[in-house]
Amino acid sequence: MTTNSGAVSNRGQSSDSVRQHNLTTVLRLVHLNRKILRSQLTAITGLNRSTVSALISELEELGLVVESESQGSSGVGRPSLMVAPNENVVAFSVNPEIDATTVSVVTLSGQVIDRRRKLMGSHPSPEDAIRVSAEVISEMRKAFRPGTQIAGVGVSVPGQVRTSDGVIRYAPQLGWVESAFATALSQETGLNVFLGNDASLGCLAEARFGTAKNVNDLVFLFAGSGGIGGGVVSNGMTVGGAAGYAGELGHMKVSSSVRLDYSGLPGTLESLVRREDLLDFFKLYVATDEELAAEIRSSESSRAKRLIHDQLDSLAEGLSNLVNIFNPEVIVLAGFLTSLFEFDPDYLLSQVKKGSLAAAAERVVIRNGALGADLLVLGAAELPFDALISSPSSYSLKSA
Amino acid sequence: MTTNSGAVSNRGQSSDSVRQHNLTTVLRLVHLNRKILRSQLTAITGLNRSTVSALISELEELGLVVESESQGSSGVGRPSLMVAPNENVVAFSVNPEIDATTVSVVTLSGQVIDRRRKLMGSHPSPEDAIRVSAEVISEMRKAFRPGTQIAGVGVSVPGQVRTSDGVIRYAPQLGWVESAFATALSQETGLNVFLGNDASLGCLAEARFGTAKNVNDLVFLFAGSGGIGGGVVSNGMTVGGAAGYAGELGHMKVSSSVRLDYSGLPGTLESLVRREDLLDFFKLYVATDEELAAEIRSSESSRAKRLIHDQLDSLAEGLSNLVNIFNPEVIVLAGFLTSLFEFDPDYLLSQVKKGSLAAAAERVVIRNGALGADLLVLGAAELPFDALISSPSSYSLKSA
DNA sequence: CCTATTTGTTGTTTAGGACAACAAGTATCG
DNA sequence: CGATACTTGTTGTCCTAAACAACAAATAGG
Repeated sequence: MTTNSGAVSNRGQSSDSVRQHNLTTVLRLVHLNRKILRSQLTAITGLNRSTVSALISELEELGLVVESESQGSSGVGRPSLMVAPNENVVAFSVNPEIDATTVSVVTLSGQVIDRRRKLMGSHPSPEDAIRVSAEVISEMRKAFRPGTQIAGVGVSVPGQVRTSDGVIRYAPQLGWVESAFATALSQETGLNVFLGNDASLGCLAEARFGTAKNVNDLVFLFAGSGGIGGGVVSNGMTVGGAAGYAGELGHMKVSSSVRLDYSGLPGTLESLVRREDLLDFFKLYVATDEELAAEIRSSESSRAKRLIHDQLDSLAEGLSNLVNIFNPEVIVLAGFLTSLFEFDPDYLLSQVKKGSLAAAAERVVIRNGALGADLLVLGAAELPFDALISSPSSYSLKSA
Repeated sequence: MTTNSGAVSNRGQSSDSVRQHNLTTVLRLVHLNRKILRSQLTAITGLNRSTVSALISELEELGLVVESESQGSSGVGRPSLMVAPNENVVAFSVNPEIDATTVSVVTLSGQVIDRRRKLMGSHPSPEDAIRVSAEVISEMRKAFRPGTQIAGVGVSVPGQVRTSDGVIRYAPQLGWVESAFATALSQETGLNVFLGNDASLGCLAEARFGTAKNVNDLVFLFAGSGGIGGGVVSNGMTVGGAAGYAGELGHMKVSSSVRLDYSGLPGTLESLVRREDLLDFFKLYVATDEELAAEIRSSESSRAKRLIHDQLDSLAEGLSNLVNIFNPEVIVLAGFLTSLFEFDPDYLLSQVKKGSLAAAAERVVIRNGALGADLLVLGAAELPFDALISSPSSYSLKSA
């Protein structure tokens, strides 16, 4: 008595694709859990002990995972072996910002083992960012210990990205228009390069490693200095849209206000919930999210409270819409939205429920993101890791 | 250089599940195409000729498909056999409305072979609708030819349905609250009963058989006398949400207007794009969609044009939001929205593009639905058919 | 009528997961 | 402390189902 459309692909499955699928499944579980017992793998996958054993052997030969004896007894019976990602498998994460570009090295086990931030003149061109990224990557590769295998490069872009070919269509804050970023950076580095929208990648990261782990239906809202972006996971899958531009939740019109957002659209969530407005009010001209959060937390004046509640009201209107549209299990907030939420969590939730259908809002929970500064770093690295994980035996890793 | 998250399940695949998957794949293709050549099945699935042959034999033994010699030559070589759904496999489709309940019989090949509409006193209770449906179903079963196999009952509900257990949470126009409809109707009929929101089922039908066939990213908007509902297909999968309430696109707030929709929410798409407003203007107090469409089509007065364009503006605001959120390939309109769209298609499209991000709106197309009166009938029947198709060898069909 | 082409059929091969039996290592209890 | 129960890893065998190859059937074209 349950309904569930099963669209999916029209391909049939040969025994070969079964093997690939099972390798992928095991490797994904190892990656998502950072480390996991073999006995858990058999339990979760439903595969036979001997099959799991064979799959892990193959992944070990490919240099993707390592096994070790688990320390600490876990009960009766022979202790199970611990399986973990091979620490030698890494990806680069590139995060271009308005005044700097940060390059990080992330292991398949989710550790950020190196990070370098290069300040750049204001308004760098895509070419500048590509050149600097390639240089930093080249330096970092020299420091790798021998045997290191590189899955590729993931780039988080504060703007609209055509995911099929890694072209940046428009990144308003950076002033970048129509740049074949992935192709160019791939040429410079000789690595596979993948691009994603920053908020979408943040959503991915929170869904896999953060506060929304194991959540199948999730709305993510991320606000930085450049406006509000978002991401959605529905039925366990990222909502990407026809070309990868989906998830522009900040540009949702919720009011008749004529105030424009950073993309020139009036009355949108982004035009009403603004970091700048709060900075202006508190007379903070350059401030980190932490400084702003401290101001908000300690606000006492009724004018401050009114401003914050106004912003919460606008945020609630947007979230109500998203609840009606997606019926999510969890809403995750990141960026300065976290401090708005913390100021009065009950108020935000009650306003969201007031603006949405009772059934859709019934079980929804609002939470702050858990990944902080690593959000985009981990999210971007997932792109090359996804490519690796989806074809473990044929993906070509590059050596340092 | 492409990004695509592959979330999916953690289950491994045994050889048994491969067989099930392949049976499902073939049966789904036969169902979706109504009839299809064996050679096409091998081409689409990528499976070997002999494998497809074996799969079809099994489906034929299960009584789900039939083979016939294809008439009309299709070129050089031995002609391929035509595979079609067995006409003896049917589902019931139940469509409760405010003043009547319609029960239809749909074959696995998508033919509506019987339909009976029972008028009911105004404001029937769920119990009334269940009783009447069960009676009609019982009558219809008597008329079935011997050998008919019933997959189950699909019910389209103009309201919010918890899909996991088929409970109607709230159906505003009908005044139904918290009714265990599926369980009750299942008890009365002895059949498997599945419930879905009407607009979501309409979306499903248009995506499978209508104007959005083979479209992977699709937004559907459906407006009847009871307001505006919607459905979304993303990446080929229906967006259902945590409990099945997703797709309430009509309750999206797009303006600061205080006008309330049928669920009491202000400034929503449903509150601004209203069939009633048009009926009032044209002094049509009871009218079919066709009559209303004729009035709109022949509108000449500037007052009429202004009203229609106002509605188009509001509709465009909602669609712009949906374009930003979903980046769909196609937007499908149904109900009286079709006549609004036809009045000035270019205007609607240009307004939608104006209110959304250029990249996201770039390739979007707006179309009217193609299924007309069969929309909900076909959509509801897909629910039991989906259950059958997803486990062809173990699903228990009921005989007439 | 002959050839090329495509498709259905049948028998064989093969990949890979399940299963069963055994070994290894841990906890519990007397 | 030893016997027992229990869980897990390992190894060899079995079995399912898809691929493959060879052949037959049916068509179009010359």
